[in-house]
Amino acid sequence: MKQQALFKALADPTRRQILKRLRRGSATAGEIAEDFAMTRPSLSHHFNVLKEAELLRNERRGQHIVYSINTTVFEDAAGLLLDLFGQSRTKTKRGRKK
Amino acid sequence: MKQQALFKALADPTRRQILKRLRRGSATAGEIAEDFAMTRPSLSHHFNVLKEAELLRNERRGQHIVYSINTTVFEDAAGLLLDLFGQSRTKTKRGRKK
DNA sequence: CTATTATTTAGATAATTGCCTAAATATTGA
DNA sequence: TCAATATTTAGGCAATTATCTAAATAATAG
Repeated sequence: MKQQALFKALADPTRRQILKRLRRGSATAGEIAEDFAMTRPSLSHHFNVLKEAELLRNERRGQHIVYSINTTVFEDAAGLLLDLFGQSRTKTKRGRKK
Repeated sequence: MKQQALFKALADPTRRQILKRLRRGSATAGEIAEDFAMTRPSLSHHFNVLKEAELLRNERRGQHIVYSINTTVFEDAAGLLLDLFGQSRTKTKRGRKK
């Protein structure tokens, strides 16, 4: 997990909106673009940033590229928050709270 | 809560370090500065960004200014993550369009 | 009041970011 | 192969950000 990439990806409102859009289900780049008042190249840039943070996956389907959210990173994000605010937590899986 | 300010504040590694430092307890600007290879004005700037996001509070104590972390925002942050990744938890704002 | 210490504010600058247009790449179908 | 469609890559520009030095503000001690 790339901590800095994750935080950075989430720092932009357009990117957060893309994530929310994809919560409703996968979508092609073009379908996503319909919901945004922004050029496709600009959105493509945001897709890249989100992919860098492993928040998205993509898959080519014919002429289209289908994007979907990667919710497993959610756990990483929650862990990072705990790391910033919570009581010291151990690295052991299911580590007991102190 | 200012969502954008919160995400933005967390996006910088120095600021996350400051938060971690303050998890160990409150500290004056000068005490914090001892732990960082950066000028005090630069750190002061980061304090401002964190304060803007309500992640810090400060209080003058004589010549010193004591900073402490505001953990109540932790709940906000967790909520925002859920909002991005989790099942719908929005309050009746479901089909709202921009 | 003056000096000292702690911290912030102001101003400058280099790096990064977000957006655009234009061009390039990839796939499909005639 | 050529044209159409979908998407990305390249290049440029303006706005924002992180950092620095120098100056300003605030509190306290003498």
